[in-house]
Amino acid sequence: MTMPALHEVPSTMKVSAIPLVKIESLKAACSNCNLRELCLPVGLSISDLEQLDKLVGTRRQVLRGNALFRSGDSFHALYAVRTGFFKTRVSSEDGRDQVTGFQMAGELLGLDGISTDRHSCDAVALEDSQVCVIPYEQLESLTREFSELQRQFHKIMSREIVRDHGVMLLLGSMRAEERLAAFLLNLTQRLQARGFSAAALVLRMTREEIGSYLGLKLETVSRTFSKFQDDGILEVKQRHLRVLDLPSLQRLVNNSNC
Amino acid sequence: MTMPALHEVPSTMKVSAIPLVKIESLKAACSNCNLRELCLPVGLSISDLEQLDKLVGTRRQVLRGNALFRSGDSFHALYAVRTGFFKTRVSSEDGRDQVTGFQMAGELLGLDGISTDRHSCDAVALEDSQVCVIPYEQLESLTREFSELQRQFHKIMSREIVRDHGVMLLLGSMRAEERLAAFLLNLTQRLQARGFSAAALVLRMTREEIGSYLGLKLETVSRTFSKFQDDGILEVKQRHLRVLDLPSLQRLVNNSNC
DNA sequence: CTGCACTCTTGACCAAGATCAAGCTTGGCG
DNA sequence: CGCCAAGCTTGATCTTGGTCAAGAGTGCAG
Repeated sequence: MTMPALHEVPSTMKVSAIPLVKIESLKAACSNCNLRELCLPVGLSISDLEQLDKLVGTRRQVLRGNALFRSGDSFHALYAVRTGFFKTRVSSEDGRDQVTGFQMAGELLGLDGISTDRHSCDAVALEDSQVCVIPYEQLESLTREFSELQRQFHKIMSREIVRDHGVMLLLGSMRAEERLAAFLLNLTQRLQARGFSAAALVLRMTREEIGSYLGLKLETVSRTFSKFQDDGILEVKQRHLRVLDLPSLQRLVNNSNC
Repeated sequence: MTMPALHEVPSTMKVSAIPLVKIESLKAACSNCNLRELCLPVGLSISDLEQLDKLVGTRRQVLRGNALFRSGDSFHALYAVRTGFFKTRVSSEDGRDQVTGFQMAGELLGLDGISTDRHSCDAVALEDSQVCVIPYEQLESLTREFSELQRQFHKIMSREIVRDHGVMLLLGSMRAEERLAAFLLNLTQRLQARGFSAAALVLRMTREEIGSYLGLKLETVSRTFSKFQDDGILEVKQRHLRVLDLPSLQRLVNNSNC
């Protein structure tokens, strides 16, 4: 039996095959990209898009387990996920670390580096991935010329701040079941926005990574998945999930004190 | 006995007295402001500063307990705290809320509003405060003209993202004592950057607000303060704190597993 | 000054989730 | 094909911080 992979591309979004060699030399083209409604180009006119094409120079491939950048690396560019899946992670001096987010196609990585010209987190590919490289100096000049691009860029940064506040709410005031439910709802919504089924998904991350993101231990994540399965809310087969009772998940998140 | 208030202005930063009536009509002037090394103007040349003066039009007073803006309000401007102290807070549907930050002089409020043109959190004054109003449309045009201002603005947004990641690390992986120690260290550092003593401070927020920010209940915050006092790390008299053993606080945060 | 509301402290008890431990599943590789 | 490592599940027990409750300190309003 084959379940649909999390990032199997639906037919409406199929991209032409890309030769894996010499990918650095491949020019990206936002104006042709099927992610342009999700990514940096949102709301841009055709002519603005052509300007963006000049900026987004190359693609870069990152194999599963490798880092796109690491905390301390000097900052030169932002990265738009083209295919694949990433996690970002911050670490404290004493070695504990915290997953701060999971990024999928169309999402931007590297905004943390702007503040000090050095990255302050690691971005690690959870599957073989490709990103579009957006040189930051050039993006800054282009946003000075094109106000729509400027507007969109600012919105993306602000959205990241709002997202982070939502995670703080989750970490600061939700119980384990609520956290996992919120996490699953968020994942399915983002997958749906990319044309995937909201009901069947394949997790790209381990229980430990989910736990780190949610401020829980991996055993608690595992137990909570089992409980959701017992309650008929989910079907769980390792990383293959099927959402059987979406309303229950939503109730867990919204109406949690009952 | 009078302890120094948290925001008593040290002599090197003293501002001229401001009439409290008709404050809306008072022109702010970044080029004269004693906060210019902490606020939006960081790194700007004299001529850029004069441009910024034209932008930052008015000040606004917010009395203790009142909101500068609320979640759902339409977004028009950013606000730079000139005097006073704020908290920001997000709420979930079911009424739980989470304090996402405390802002003091020189810090920017309202970045959350850029993403959807509506604010997504409340900003509430914890003491009588004044803010400089920075109309956002005008800021966007000005940053298109002045690359140094643009750079600084982007750094501020990015710094907020990095700060939020730090809070996630705290909420996701630290124990109560570590959280409170990290909170206190952060506060004292920011006060120090503003010319105040790092040793003696007056909290502007309740135990409940600290608890909400740190993902703890107010009783736990209170108990942990008491423990720090018993251990000789702090002197606690209601909201008046004196840090007696800074290295211990730092050890609690960095070397927490021991 | 007095009383009330708000905030803070402290104690006793409880429960959610962490920890420790054992065993199972899956997939890659010799 | 069988082995091993990584990841996952589940059980037993423990700990941290939450909950509930009582009372003390502080400051403002009448």
